[in-house]
Amino acid sequence: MSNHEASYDFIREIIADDLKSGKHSFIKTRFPPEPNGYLHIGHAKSICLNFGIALHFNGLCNLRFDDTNPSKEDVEYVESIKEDVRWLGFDWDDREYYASDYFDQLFEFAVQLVRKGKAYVCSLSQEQIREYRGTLTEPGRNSPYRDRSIEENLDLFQKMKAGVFKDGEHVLRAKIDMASPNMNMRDPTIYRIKHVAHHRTGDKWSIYPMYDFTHCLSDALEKITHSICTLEFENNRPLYDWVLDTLETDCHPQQIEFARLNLNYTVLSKRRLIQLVEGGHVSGWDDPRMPTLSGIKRRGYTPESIRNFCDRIGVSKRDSIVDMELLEFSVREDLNRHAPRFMAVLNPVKVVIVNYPENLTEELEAVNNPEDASMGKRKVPFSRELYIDRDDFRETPPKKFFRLSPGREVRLRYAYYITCREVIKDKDTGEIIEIRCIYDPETRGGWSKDGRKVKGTIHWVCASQCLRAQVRLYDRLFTASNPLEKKDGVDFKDYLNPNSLEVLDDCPIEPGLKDLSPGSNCQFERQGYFCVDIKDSRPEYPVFNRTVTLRDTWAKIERRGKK
RNA sequence: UGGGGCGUCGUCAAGCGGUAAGACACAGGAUUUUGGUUCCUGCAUUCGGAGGUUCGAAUCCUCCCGCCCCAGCCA
Repeated sequence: MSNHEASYDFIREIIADDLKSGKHSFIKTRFPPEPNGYLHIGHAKSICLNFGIALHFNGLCNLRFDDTNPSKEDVEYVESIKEDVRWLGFDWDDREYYASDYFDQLFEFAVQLVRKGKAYVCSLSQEQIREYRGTLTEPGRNSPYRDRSIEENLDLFQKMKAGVFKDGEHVLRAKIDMASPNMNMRDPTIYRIKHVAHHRTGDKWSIYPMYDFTHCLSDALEKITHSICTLEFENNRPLYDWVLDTLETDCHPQQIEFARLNLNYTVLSKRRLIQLVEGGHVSGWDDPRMPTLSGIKRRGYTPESIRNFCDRIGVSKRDSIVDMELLEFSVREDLNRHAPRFMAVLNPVKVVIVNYPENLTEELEAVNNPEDASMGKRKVPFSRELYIDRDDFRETPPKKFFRLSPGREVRLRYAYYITCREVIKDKDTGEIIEIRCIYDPETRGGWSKDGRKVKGTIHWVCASQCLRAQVRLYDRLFTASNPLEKKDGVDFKDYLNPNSLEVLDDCPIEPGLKDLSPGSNCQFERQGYFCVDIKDSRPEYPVFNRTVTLRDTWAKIERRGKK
């Protein structure tokens, strides 16, 4: 973008215009989650957008809980939401609001609507209301209660509030147009009776306002300038405007819709995520395979990488499915710069250096992060018996394989050149149980004075000095790129990847790893980025979660060879 | 068959009548004590389709096609 300015997304463009034209001099947005589930990466897009816009234009973004349906909501969710937004790196200061804080004002607004003759108490049953509503192609019919007097409506509505009626006996409806081609305008319900305790207001209310009535007024009360929401609310915008226009509020925010995030190989809807949790397909909302922010965090993703990802995907009105690899690229990019490197062997096979002294242990120097010299160096113990990864040895090496094999010399990272001399196998199973090598004492540190080159460098861990750890290898949760693709009676859960988690126990790891605290990221050299599990890791037996593998060109070459 | 939206590279996405940005992915190559990183190079003669307007169209007009959303006392 050398010649042109970085282009705004269409929302920032609208806002910049509003600022330029003088329509607004101060920008205010809000992030309005309903506390009925955990936040996921899709919400991160909205959070980054709303808070990002406020930051960008020097405005403010409120956090507002849209808690108008007590039967679905819970404080557990509000706590997790606050934690996740903070984790992502955004701050709402003291601007933590709840739609439920506005219940009194909302009630008054509803009374005003009734007084204006723009709302009425309807006593049709739920089924009748549905019948009267008509269909997409046929207009609805007016409710027989549509023309109740203002006095009667007022009286009935007060009684609804007072709790004299049972759930479902009456509702308050906006009086708009039963023939509107927009279903949302066919006298939408704005208040319903619910004898349910609310997580904040307790049993004060027996009626609760509906979303369409609550959201626009909450926005107006908070003096929001731009109310950004997802595409499916586009049909609700006329109603949003109708309520504010009819009530003649002194603030009329502009609702702008953008396309929600979809990611391949996963699902992003609370409804479906809750099925995975309740069905026991994952260990909980924060299972590292979940696209929830708590899951992603536990997986080892950094807030920085999520924010970068959200910048990269852009904002538009097109329904789209973003490639998971873009998310993975974003973490790799961040972790490559920041994660300290260590050596760990996931699938160990023993290597004995036959010409190395029996009882010697050396301390070899290793670089903590080749991308950042300020991260320093560390000592790694080395002795006669080591572990290397089984994948790094082939008895009969395929073409282009330049790791260890009989007669071949490779470099042990930061240590010595070794040459394989003998392979010991289990008599019965034929499994390789030990690889015998000789080392060249002149190559200490991994250099040879004679300039001799080795093709491969492999990682290793000292057998006598290593720690043991559990390593959890995570893979995509679904086998289908779009688990929601419509197919004859196939449920998205049918595409769950049975191999999305592989648990490896007693993996030999470099002793320096014991100092990492829960939640810390690191790289296991040549393998991937890992983090210490926040819940299950113990000093005596650490647990590492694989965040993402390193790019693996060898695997690609090998795969190609097989095809 | 009502209404509201949306169709630009494999995936996102710029483009706002002057001759198709960028990112990821992919493919080559260089450098490398991570087959990592980094660095080069390549990757839409064409913008859902067909017409039209114009000196000039992805951008304007017309028609057509495809996809998404709406019939909760959910949000």
